[in-house]
This record gives sequence, C-alpha cells and structure tokens, in this order.
Amino acid sequence: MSIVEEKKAYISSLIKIDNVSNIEIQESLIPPPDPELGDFALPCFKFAKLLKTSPVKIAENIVSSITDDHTMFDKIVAINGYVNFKFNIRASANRVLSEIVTQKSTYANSSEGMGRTICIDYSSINIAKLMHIGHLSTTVIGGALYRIYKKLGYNPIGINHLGDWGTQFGKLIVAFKLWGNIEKLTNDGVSALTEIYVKFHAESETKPELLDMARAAFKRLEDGDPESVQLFELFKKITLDEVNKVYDRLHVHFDSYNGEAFYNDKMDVVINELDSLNLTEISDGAKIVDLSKYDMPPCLLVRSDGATLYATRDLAAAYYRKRTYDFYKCIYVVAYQQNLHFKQLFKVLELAGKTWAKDMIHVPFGMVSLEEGAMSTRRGNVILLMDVLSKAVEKSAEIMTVKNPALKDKMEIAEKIGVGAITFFALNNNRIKDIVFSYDKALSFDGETGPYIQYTNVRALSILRNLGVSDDYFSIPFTDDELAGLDNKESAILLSLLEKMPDILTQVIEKFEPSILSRYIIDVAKAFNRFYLENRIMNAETNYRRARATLTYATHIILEEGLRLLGIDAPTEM
RNA sequence: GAGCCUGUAGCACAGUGGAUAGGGCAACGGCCUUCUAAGCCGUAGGUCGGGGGUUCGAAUCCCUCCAGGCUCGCCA
Repeated sequence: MSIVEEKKAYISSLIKIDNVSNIEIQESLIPPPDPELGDFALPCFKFAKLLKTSPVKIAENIVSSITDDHTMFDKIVAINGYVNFKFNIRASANRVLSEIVTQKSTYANSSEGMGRTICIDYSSINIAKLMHIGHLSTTVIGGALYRIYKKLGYNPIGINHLGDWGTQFGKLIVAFKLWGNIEKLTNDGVSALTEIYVKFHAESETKPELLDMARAAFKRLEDGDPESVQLFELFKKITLDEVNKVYDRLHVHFDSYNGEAFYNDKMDVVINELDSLNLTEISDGAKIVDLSKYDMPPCLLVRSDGATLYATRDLAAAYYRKRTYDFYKCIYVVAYQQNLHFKQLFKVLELAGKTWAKDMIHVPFGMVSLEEGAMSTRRGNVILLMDVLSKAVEKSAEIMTVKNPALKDKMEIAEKIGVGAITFFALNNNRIKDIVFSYDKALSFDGETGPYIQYTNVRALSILRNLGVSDDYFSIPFTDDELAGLDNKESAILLSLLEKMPDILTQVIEKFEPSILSRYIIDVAKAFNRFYLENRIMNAETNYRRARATLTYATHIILEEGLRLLGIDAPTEM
C-alpha cells in the first residue's frame, strides 16, 4: 500500500457514517482546491439524502465525532459541507523522506507484476525506410510503458513488429539490380535504398513492365531464391543498423524483431482453425470473417488472388505471442487510424474462443502532421527523426556556450538535453492528441519542457555537491527542531508531491498514459524551484539545514528516476 | 452516409461529478554582490464549440446540433 493509500485508509477508519462503507468513504476523498486547506477533503453532499441532514451539519458532526489524538493531523475542519484533513508535516516528512532516501531509485518499485508478462508492440518500423517524426510517439510511449512495467515488477517484452514483407521488396530488388551498387549502399545506408525506390516509381510510370518484374522478384523472394533472400537480408541489416542508432539515442529496447516475414509460415494454421470453427466464408472471391452482427465490416483474411493480409499476419502474431510468452496483457502502441483494425482483430480472437482476447489492448495515439500538411515520402516532405535529434542537440550546445561556457564534455551533455527535449515533447501531452510538428515547439527549452526538469535536477545536485556530505548525513528521523526547517508552504507542497510517485505510476499503467508521469515530474520540478527560491538550503540555520538538504536529495532521486522512466538522461551539470 | 476521436485564454494544452476552471508559450512589469536566471514573482487574457436535459452541484454524465480529424473488403 502506498503512503497516499495508507493516509486515505487511516482517514476512513476515523469516520463512521451509517450505511456507508469505508471503501466508499476512501473513494470519495478528493484533493482540496488549495493545499492550504488540507491534503484530503471529504464532500458530504452525497450523504445528505441518506442521513436526512444538511451537508454542512454532516461535516460538522464528522469533525466532532473524530476522537483522534491529532498526532497525525494539523487540523481537521468542516467548511461548507466539506471535511478537510491536513496532515502534520512533521509526522509525514520523516516517513516520506526516509523511504525515498533509503530506497533511492528503487523507491516506488513494486512487485505487483511478479510473474506477469506484458507484450508491448511498438515502433514497428518498415525495412528500407528511415524513421521520421511520425515514429516518435509510438517509440517513446512504448519505451516508457516498458520501463514502468518493469519497475512495477512485470516482465515486459518489447516487440518491434517489422514491416518486412510485401511487393515493395520486389520493387527494391529490381531497382537495386538495375541501378544500385554495394559500395553506395554501404556508405549511404537506407537513403541509398530510398533513392532507388523513388527512382523505381518514377521509371515505372513510363515502363509498366517494371511492375511485373517486381512482382516476379517478390515471388522469387517468397520461394526462397538464394540471391533474392541474400539481398533482402542485406536491406534488412542496413535498415536495422541505422534505426538502432536512433533507438540507442532514445534509450528504447526491443526483445524481439519478429515482423511480418516471421509469420509468413504461421498463418495457414490460423486460417484452418477459423475455417474449422465455421467462422470464415468466401465473399467476392476473398476469405473473410463476417462481423456484421457486431456492426463492423468484415475482417479480410485472404485476398481473391490468394495473398494474405495484414489482419492475417496480426492474428498469427497474436497466436504466436500467447503461445510463446503466455502474456498477461498484449499491448499495441499503434496510431488511432487502426482503431477499427484492432477492434476487428480482437473480435475475431474472441469468436475463435480465445479467452485471452480480453487481454489484448490497443493503445492509440494521435497523428503527426506538418504545418504544410500531411507527411509524404513521395512528395518529399518528411522530417527525419535523426535530423530532429541533431537539431535539438545543436541548439542545446549553442545555449550552453552562452550560459555555461566553462562546461566540460559539452557535446555529451548537449546530447542528453537535446534528445531529452524531443522525448519529453512527445510524451508531455495526452497521447490521443494530434500533433502539428514545428521545430519551434519541439526545440523550446523554456517552461514545461525536458530541459526544465533536467535543469532543476542539476540545481539540486549542485547544492548536494557543494554540501560535500556523505550518505549518512541524510539519516532519519529528524528531531522536531530540525523538521522546523520544513515548516513552510513550499516544503509541504513538495513533500506531498514526492509521496505520490507510486500512485502516479499505477495511474500510468491503468491508462497506458505516460503523460501522467511527465506532468507529475514537471509539478515536482516546479515545486522544488519554489522551495529553492524561498528557502536557503546550504546557508540555512544549522538546525534547518539537514532536513532541507534531505528534501533536496529526495527531490533529485524522484526527478532522476522519473526522467529515466520516460527515457531521458539526467546530466549532472548543464 | 455510418462509426470512432477531438473541440477549454492569441497559440499549443492539464483538468472526466465537488469549493473561486489551472500551469506553459507569446505580451507587459519586476527579481542575479548569497545554493546554476534553461529559473522565480506579478499583470493582463475564459459564453470550457452552441443549445437542451439529469443532479444539491456539470468543462466532466445524457440528448441534439456545429466544426475539424480518422476509419469504413482485397494497403499496412
């Protein structure tokens, strides 16, 4: 049980309302609009009808009925039908600070996920294409969920479901044989592939026979022709080498790169099973699962020309993942354009009698477009992820030259700040919102941004460095005399935020929404900056110094761990 | 046409039943001889898309209309 949950349970244990359960009271507790009012409030309006008493009177009765000795509370007061509970900061400070300072980065760890495997399908890039800003959301959302699941004791499996199948690879093979060469491919990587791919499309406008050649080439690849397979493997290796550089910079990790090609020989068994369950039928020459009963268009499994489709491979992948990992949940971090696809997919699994269909979850996110419209590789208006990262790093290096010219290892720090700014930019809003990408917004380092959090952490670290104390300096409990150093509004707000970390992580997992964490660490950073401005720490009165330094240390731990979970490095200087 | 999503300050967003709707950017005015000013404080800015309903109480729930986005059988 987290500290916040314990506090709620304690409050509810003090209150007795006829015909109202303790659980109901706990769930009714809300944060008051102003922290000065208290930590928790109980609105009494909903009990009025039941008790045939006015809310104001009920609140007053609750307050007078509480026989607590008030060691835990500063005050319990009834105001306008609310009962406000304000915990004594001296009582909770020792508790929170000691948990954080002793557990350090393992604070808010949990074992709730023990023995539970979570498959997370994210990023899922196409072979022979470079990553652009459209890939940013899925990659960093998936990465954040992966780390948070791990922190909560789950066993996450990161899956990059590669787009490595389809006639486009026939086109690439033909194009490469006509215009490509190994040296250029080795030197230029994926952009050399893009170049010949674009050329193929241009040429095929006037020479339609190229398309027949591409189909034939893809057929040879399917049939396992050694030369074709070798070329394809080369394209794949070049693509992965290049995207892995981006993944390293973003700190995302995959346990499996099994993509479409991997499931090529695993679809027949699925189709046969659906056939034998009488779920399939032939419609216009294609094999479908009719879903009209569920107000959905049919799920297409086999095209009229015998080729399989996206849904077929996803079904095979779902079967394979359940068999291989026996997942507790299988999560797809895929753009909302595919809402219907996943709804159909999960329904087909349910119809096939898979009880685990309910554990399949689509986590959709919004589109990225440019100010001039939708991105299109063919029209050439794409913004490559590598370029965005490079520009961000460049800008943070420039800022450092002005603000902190004496800094050593400038480029190393600039990498952490620049990439962190981009990651935070992608994680800070509710994932369902569309994003119109602009360099101006992505490269903003002021206000609620990644660099702001990093900067706040650097401030805290700087104080701790200047103090020059060892770990046992932060030993707890503090005496009342020392805790008086935290007897101010800024400390109280900061402390109450720090104890919320475990509950925040639970919310992120419940809603598959990393922005809850990013907004939380913004709040922590903001609260620390106020505390820092209003209260001397190093030069505090001697009896105040240790408690304030410990609060600073605890804040640093939360900020650094919060950033790590989001996939953002925390530099020690900037 | 149908289904889903979005609509909150000039801009981009938090807030999904509770007290006076909040932070950021931009604007304006302050704060560096003391712990890193990528910071802090203040001012200004709101018919929470419109209308109706439910409720002691609605940005939040229901209905309806409007605007934008996505999707709707052989792409993924």
